[in-house]
Order: sequence, then C-alpha cells, then structure tokens
Amino acid sequence: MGLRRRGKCGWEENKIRSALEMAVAPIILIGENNFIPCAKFPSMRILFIHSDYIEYEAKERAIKNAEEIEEKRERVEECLVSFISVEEGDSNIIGRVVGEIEDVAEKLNVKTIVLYPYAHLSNKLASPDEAMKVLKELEKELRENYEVHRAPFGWYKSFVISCKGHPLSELSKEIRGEKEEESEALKAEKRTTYWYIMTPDGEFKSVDEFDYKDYPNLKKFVDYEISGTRAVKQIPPHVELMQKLELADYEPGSDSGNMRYYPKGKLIKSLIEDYVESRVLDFGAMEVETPIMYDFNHPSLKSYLNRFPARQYQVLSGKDKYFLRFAACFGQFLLMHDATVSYRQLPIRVYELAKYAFRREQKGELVGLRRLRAFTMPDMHTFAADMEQAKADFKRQYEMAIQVLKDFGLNLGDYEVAIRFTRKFYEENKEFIRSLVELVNRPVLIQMWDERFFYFVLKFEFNFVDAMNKAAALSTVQIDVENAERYGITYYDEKGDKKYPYILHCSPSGAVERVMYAMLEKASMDSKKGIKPMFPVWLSPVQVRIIPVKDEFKEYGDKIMTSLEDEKIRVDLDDRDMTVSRKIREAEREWIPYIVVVGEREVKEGNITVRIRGGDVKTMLVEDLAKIIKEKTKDKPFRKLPLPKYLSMRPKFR
RNA sequence: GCCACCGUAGCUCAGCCGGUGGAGCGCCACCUUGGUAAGGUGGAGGUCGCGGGUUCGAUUCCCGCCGGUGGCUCCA
Repeated sequence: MGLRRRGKCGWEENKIRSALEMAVAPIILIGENNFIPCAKFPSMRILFIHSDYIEYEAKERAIKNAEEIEEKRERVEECLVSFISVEEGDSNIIGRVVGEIEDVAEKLNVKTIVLYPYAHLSNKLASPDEAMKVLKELEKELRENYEVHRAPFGWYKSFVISCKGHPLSELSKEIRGEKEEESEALKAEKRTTYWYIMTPDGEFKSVDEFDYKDYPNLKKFVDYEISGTRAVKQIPPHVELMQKLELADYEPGSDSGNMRYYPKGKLIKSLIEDYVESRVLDFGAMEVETPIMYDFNHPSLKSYLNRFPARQYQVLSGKDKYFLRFAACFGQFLLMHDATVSYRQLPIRVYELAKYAFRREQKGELVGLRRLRAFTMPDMHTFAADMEQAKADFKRQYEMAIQVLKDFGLNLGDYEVAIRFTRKFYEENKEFIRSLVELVNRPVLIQMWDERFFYFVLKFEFNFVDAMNKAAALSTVQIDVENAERYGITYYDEKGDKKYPYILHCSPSGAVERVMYAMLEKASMDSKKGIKPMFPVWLSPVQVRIIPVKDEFKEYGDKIMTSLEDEKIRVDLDDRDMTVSRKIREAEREWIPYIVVVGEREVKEGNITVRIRGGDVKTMLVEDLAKIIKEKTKDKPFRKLPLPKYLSMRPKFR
C-alpha cells in the first residue's frame, strides 16, 4: 500500500519492489502476510493455492497414530488447495475458518476444495488428535457447499501441484480466535509511514482526529489514500460525457487505453497543451524533444527494466527490442548527461510534452480518460545546484501548478493537496513545509517516512477527488536526490569540480487527458448541484453559436460570425431546418457559453440577442459580446474552430 | 492479471421458455419558415461483438476469444 502512486518515473519504486521480492523469494509461498507467532490466542494458518490440479500420494507414516487410509493416491482438478497448520485451541475457531475458506473459494469461483494438513507453517502445533478432529470437522462443514477432498493426516506425502499464478492464486491467512492483528508487513509499513493533516497554521493533526466537517473532499481523499476505500458502483460520469460531447472515445482498433479524439476533444486537448507549454516556457524551461522508444540494453536503463518487462510496451525492430517510454525522464536525463553545465547557469530546466507516455497498466484499472495506456504528459525537469535552489524552484512550481489548475476551472477544494517527505527533510525544513501549507491556506494531507524509500525527499501532488470518491493525481513536483548520479548528470561548481545537481520532476498539470477527466467530472458534479456544466470559455470548442430565426436572416448571421471570427472567437451558425427552440436546446446540450439568436428585430436595430449560459438573455452589440469573451479568454491560447462553420455541413461522429 | 456483469440499427436500449428481430433518437425525403430546451408525415439502415459447439434450426443454450464497466490486485 505504501508503494502506491509515489514517484513519477518509478525508478525507486522498482528498485524497492525488486529488493522486496528478492528478500521474500525464499518464502514466497507464504505471501504477504508473514506468520507471526502469537501466544495469546488460538490461530490457524492456511496457505491457499488456486490450482489447475494437485496430485498427492501417501508414502509412509510420519507419526504412530497416523490416519488409516484406503487409497494412497489422489488427483483433484480445478480446486482450491488449502495447506493447513492446526494450532493449539483451534477447535474453538472452526466456524471462522470455514467462513474464511468459503470466502476465498467464492472469490476464486471454485467448487472443489482440498484440505491438506501441513505442519510446517507453525511452530506450536496442536496435538495430532486435536488436529485430526479439527480437520474432520472442517471437512464436514465445508461439504455442505463444496466438493471436499482431504489429504491423509500423519503421512509423509509426495505431491505435485499446479498453481494458476494469478495475483490471488496464492494467499495466506492466519485466522485467530480474537480480533485480527495486522500483518508484519503492514506493521513495518506503519512503523515507517506517518499520516497527518497539517492545518494552515502549521499544526499537525492526526488523520483520525481532524474535523473534516468543512472539508468533505479531503475526507474522501484521505480515505482513498490510506484505506483505499471505494464506494459506489457506477459508470464514471466523464466517460458518458466524453462520448456525448464528441470529445473522445474508445478505439476498438487499438489496444485498450489508447483513445481516439474527435475534433472538439482534439481542440480542447491541444489548447491545454498549448497553455501548459506557454506556462513552462515563461517559467524558463527549454523545450526539447526526445525519442519515444529506448533500447532495453542501454546500460542506464537495462538493470531495472529487465525486472519489470511486463509494465512496458515492447517494440521489436528486427532482432532488437525496445520499450516505449513511460515518462520523459529517460530522454531528458540522457540528454543532460551529455550537456556541459556551469553552476552559473543553474537552475536550468528542460521541458517536453511526452506525447505519448506509455504504461501498460493492468486492464481492470483502465477507465475512460482517468487512467490510460497512452497518455500525454507535460514533463519538466529542473537541475538545481543545491537544496536551497531546489526548494526555491519547488515553491515557484507549486505556485505555478495552482495557477495552471485554476485556469482549467479547478480551484482549491476541487482538488486536495498531499505533501510527502522524509523525516530528515522535515527536520531540516520545518518552516518551508509550513509555508507550502500556508500558501494554499487549507488543511493538507501529510505523509512522512522515517527513511527515504524513493528517489525523492519531497513531493507534492494535487489530487482530484471525483464523483465516485476516487482520487487521481494531477499536478506534481518532486525533489530527486539520486538520479543525477545514476545518469551521470553533472555540473561544474565554483572550483571547477564536478557535482551532481538535484533534479526536480514537475508536471504542472498532470496528464492532459486527466485534466480533461477532472473537468468533465467536475462539470458532472456541478450539474448535480444544479449548476450548468461548462468548460472555461477559452476551452469551449464552440464559443458562440448563431441561430438565425429564418433563412432570410442567415446573411446577417454570417456578418456577425465574421466580425466575431476577426476577434479570434470560435463561432458557428446553425443553418439546419429546425425550430429555433430546438436549435437552442441542442446548443445548450453542447455547453456552448453564448447563443446568439438573430431575426427581424436584430437586423432592424443592428444588435444581437445573447443567451448567456448560466445567466440571462441580453440584447447587446456584437462588439460587447466580443469584449466579454476577450476578457474571459485573456492570456489564453487560441485555436480556430476545427469544424465546418455551418452545422448543416457537419458530420455526427457518434 | 483475477472475479462478476454487459456487448442487438450511427446512438440509447427492449426482445420470457431456441423457430433468421423491435422502439425512441439520429440520418434521408416531403410538408412546416419557426423568437429562447423536442412541429408533422413517410423512408432507408442490423452477418444480433468474433470463433467454435449442442440442435432439424442459435440473437437466444454451452465453451473460447475480443471489447466495455464494476470490484479485487496493482498503480512510475
């Protein structure tokens, strides 16, 4: 759990995971829940294997009073094999054990259960008599709902088992008479991870004691983050919206998680990209472009990638094997490895819009625009001479991220802030952390680690909490203290010595698709609250729709259209053979912010009647409307309408 | 990756127990020329996700695959 969503590039995660896996390897059959001897309560240890088949044969008696048996050999297909160690006092908890076994069997959808006495899971076994009694009792109770086979007790047995190998195929459980205690792994995690809420005045509150009354979203975020609580069963609202608004859609001809974007969706996506790019260039980044695929055998990349090939898309080019990038880190680090940099030039920043970054996420995890296998990641790396410089830039980037999300219509409260750091970093930078919380002036989720698990010592994310109470990270910045060395990225200091810089990983917006997801989810929540859903005007694909009352006013409409277009406003005109109210209804359904109806009155008076989304119907001059829109789209990128201006000429994509 | 549910016209969906399919919207044609959220009439659209099996006969039952969604697992 503590390894969730921690780093942007995953170097350290991978390293840790592999270390964990190696450490666990000799006892891998035992799985995650290590068995902890517990003197106080009776407990039963069970190792479950979801098997294609198991074959066992009784060889010779292991104890004097071994069970009398008729058949020495048995083979069972498609079953849940339960290796069981019966401990002292277990006859009292048979009911719970039956429940647990049935629970697992139901999850795996198996109808056959094999009970296999297995002494080696425990060091305080029950007496053979008691164990026999317990096993027979278990068998009897399970028989009510399942086909049950029981391997003979008290014999040395040979066995062959085929494990299905999916994540749930190996489970271990310790069932206790009293309340469940946490596993050793969880305890270890708890020992080193601390969660708090930090209030704007710099106070640490326990996550359990903090009063969430005014911060319901923070509560949802904390629940999601710490306990992984999921709530409702429902199709995420943004999926329906992205289709209905003709923004994006699934592409059956590609791999899952690779979307198609219709003209309007492509426009919004491009505008978001243009916007983020101009922000980071203003911030002082140099835009670069690096390859999307990398050599598995490159020395800097090889070591960890070989351990996790399944996570990457792989590309065969003749005999050579490449992987598709999952962030822009590699390309930029390899580029900076070859650069010659003086301390006088720091901090320097490189930026790339990683289109796409590829991650072969697990299938069950792909949802609409929230999590994809191919996504667009604005990725900036800052190389800083020392921690002071790194912190200064971190703070500026934090402020930039707030502004960026604001311009997408996402304000503090729409998303929750998480700040994560090591204890050491905190001890040395208490005031700095506090200043970050002060900046947002609201409670923030804090995660602190005793040791540095990851490549960074400090990171923040802004997490959007959606209609289904799931949290998704948007903006993030991390201070990376070890990849410079790993990649051999250096600068020359005052004395001419080579030094490793600190590296800041920054995505001011998060993945572009995810920004779209957040905007759509927010719109959906708005509409539930009775607020008309809409995009910020600068992102609205059509900003003004002109509806002539009759064909004869189309010419006037064209004139209005041209003068608005000259002002760099996206306008179209509904020239279809429909009633006015019908056309208005459709324009409303497209979330168009300004609907202009023109007819006899307007032609005569030389003005327009504007229906403002979420507001009134007002009569004004074209210039007035242009001014309103220019004000709302000030300093934002502009792109032309990528569709025919006349609605009659426009195809339906869905 | 696992489990469950779903996949029928461009879209949203109906179709009980097996006998080659329906509605609304959209599209096309005609009528209607309309003033702020659905004007009328008619018409054309389907290899019922794909591949096997059972059957005289499968959209319907069974198996496999693909895709979507939910949950689990996972999440750089």
